[in-house]
Amino acid sequence: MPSGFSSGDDDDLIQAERDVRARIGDMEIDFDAMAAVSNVFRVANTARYHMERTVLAEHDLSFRAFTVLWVLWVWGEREARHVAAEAGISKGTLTGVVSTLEKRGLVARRTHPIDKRLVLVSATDQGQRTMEKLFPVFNREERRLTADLDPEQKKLLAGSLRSILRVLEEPG
Amino acid sequence: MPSGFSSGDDDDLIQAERDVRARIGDMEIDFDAMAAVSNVFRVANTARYHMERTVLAEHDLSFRAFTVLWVLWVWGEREARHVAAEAGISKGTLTGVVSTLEKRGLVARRTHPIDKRLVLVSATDQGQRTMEKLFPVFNREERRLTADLDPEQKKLLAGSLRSILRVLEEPG
DNA sequence: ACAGTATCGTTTGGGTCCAAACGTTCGCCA
DNA sequence: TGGCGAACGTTTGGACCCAAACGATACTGT
Repeated sequence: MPSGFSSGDDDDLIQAERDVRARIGDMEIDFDAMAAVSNVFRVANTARYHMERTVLAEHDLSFRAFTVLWVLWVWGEREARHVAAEAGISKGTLTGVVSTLEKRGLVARRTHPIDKRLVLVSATDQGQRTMEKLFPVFNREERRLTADLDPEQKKLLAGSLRSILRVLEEPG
Repeated sequence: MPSGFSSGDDDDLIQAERDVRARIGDMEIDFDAMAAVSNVFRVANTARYHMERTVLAEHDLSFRAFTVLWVLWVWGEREARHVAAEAGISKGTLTGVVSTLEKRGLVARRTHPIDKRLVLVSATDQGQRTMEKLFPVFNREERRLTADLDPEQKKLLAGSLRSILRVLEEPG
């Protein structure tokens, strides 16, 4: 904790949360859920911007392009629809991202030898070399961002987020 | 925990993490940091999409438009640069979002009466009524997404995310 | 006073993102 | 076997997103 304030109950409420309580104190609001979810959005937004401006800028990669290349690096050649699902983007968006990466020689496209509706996407040698250099740097930055959390806290953070993912992935 | 598996050390590793360990096991990687940060991205991405398709679609609002309207609803009339900062977007992006909301009669723009470089943005009565109806529904969905976490876990989640935000907001 | 500098919101150009429409290819079944 | 529905990737249209350039306004120092 950087500041020297006492550690009472509401002390780590950010000002925004106090203002919201003042504005809508009479509504039935789950402030714990609000703080948790809105902080997820805020961290993701800020961290994505940060990564794009630091480690990804050195390789001139957008965050999405990095994500797609990472998927291909870890899992090898895959059908386009699966790449889109694992990267968390629509198939239409994937078309553009793959085209960009293809122009730069980092990924390759080919039609499935049997089912010609399918497209197989893979990382080229150059793409793999890029990730072998880039991913450790990216992870070093992930470690720096979470430096104030001990390993147990990081596991709890990841686990709580997974429990939200489970709800999001429920059918219906 | 929904499944009945034993609770050994690696049990809540998702398959992706196992595959990454297999792929890059020889690198010096902080897997706890990787799981935590990448889950932040994944939850934010999925939850944003979910919110846009459910509670926000009923009011035909994009996630960003909702965020900007929320800021104005909570804090009242504000200078455009502050709205952009609090919504986590650039001032150029804010111009477009405010223009969209203005066309729909949810926010209003006016020049600062003294400093004519500044623009003051505020929620209209209609914008405030919209948020008074929408925000409780939005929060009910936030509560549903975090239903598997008890209040203490939600507080810990929010706190861990705030500690990442502190690092991100460090100068340099 | 007034020229130079700084700051504001807007505009522009290029990239990302989605849903929906489209053409191609496959599988099913009469 | 041949037509029909389903599934695939691509294209299109519109919203979002940023950096950089721009014009208007305010401040500063001489």
